[in-house]
Amino acid sequence: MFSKACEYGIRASIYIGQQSADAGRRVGLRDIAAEIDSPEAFTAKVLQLLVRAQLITSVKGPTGGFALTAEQLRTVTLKQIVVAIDGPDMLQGCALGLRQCSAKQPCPMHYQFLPIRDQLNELLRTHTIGELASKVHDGLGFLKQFS
Amino acid sequence: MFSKACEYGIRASIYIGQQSADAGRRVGLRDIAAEIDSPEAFTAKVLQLLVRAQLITSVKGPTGGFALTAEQLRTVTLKQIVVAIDGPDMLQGCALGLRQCSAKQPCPMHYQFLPIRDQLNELLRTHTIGELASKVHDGLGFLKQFS
DNA sequence: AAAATACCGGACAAAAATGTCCGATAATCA
DNA sequence: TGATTATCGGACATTTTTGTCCGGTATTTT
Repeated sequence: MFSKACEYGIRASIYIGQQSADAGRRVGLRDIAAEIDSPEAFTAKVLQLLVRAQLITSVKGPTGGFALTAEQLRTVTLKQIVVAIDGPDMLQGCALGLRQCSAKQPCPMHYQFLPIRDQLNELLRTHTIGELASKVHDGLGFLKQFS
Repeated sequence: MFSKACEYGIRASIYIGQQSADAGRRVGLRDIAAEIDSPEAFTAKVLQLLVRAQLITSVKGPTGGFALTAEQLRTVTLKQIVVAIDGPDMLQGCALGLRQCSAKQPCPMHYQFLPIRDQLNELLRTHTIGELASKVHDGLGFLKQFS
């Protein structure tokens, strides 16, 4: 569905968001990678993308790390994260790979896929990182496997 | 959404199916690649997968080529094509990449994604190649861009 | 039987995605 | 100010995906 980079980016954002909302504390890369079970250096690359897109915040030096501001927690959506990492293709491209698939020249599955894609867009657009973070905080959602 | 290989495989299957249903004629690789706008040699690899999975039929030699039997036209679904090429992951794996995402330990988006994934599965399961081929035959669907 | 045709299968090549390493930069603390 | 900490950014390595090439094999036609 999403790329590995995107999966890491989403899980990391939610974890950072949870720590920001919960205790107002910044979290370091090592911590993040351990908590979401992802490769540290690769996760760093992904987070840099999100920082540049201003979806998360970072501070260098001791006591530094990644965080989400109150506004970011409230306004940044899953969709923004996905688009920043994977680009808009998955959310608008043709399922069968036609370069221009529309009502004018639809692929044979065009009208069947439309409602599903619309729902996916709506889902990503209406869920904020803050909302998902609180779900993790309440033990209603997990970001890695616990045995 | 799907891999390139899968996109080619679906488009090719529908085109082959349309020619089989329409005129009962086999179609060659060159013809297929031209009609669905795909790289010839790579498409050959994908079609070999589908032949081995017995979702399409092939015949060697002059007047040979690819075809779908009447039964294949009636029974082979999009889902079988997708699974044969991309594997089952996209249709069952966790959207956030958790290895074991379930009601026991759901990711924060688990219950939101579930209905969408179910619909996608249902969509792929209930559409046969023959059905899509007839849509192309009737000019209601296209397999490449016409300018 | 020989030649021509078209899929089959393996090896190879290029590009993209994934993942690692390390020096540079910025910030904190002693 | 100097040492330490942690992100930043670029180079590099590995793996997967995508794509190509060519000889082999089966089939048809002459």
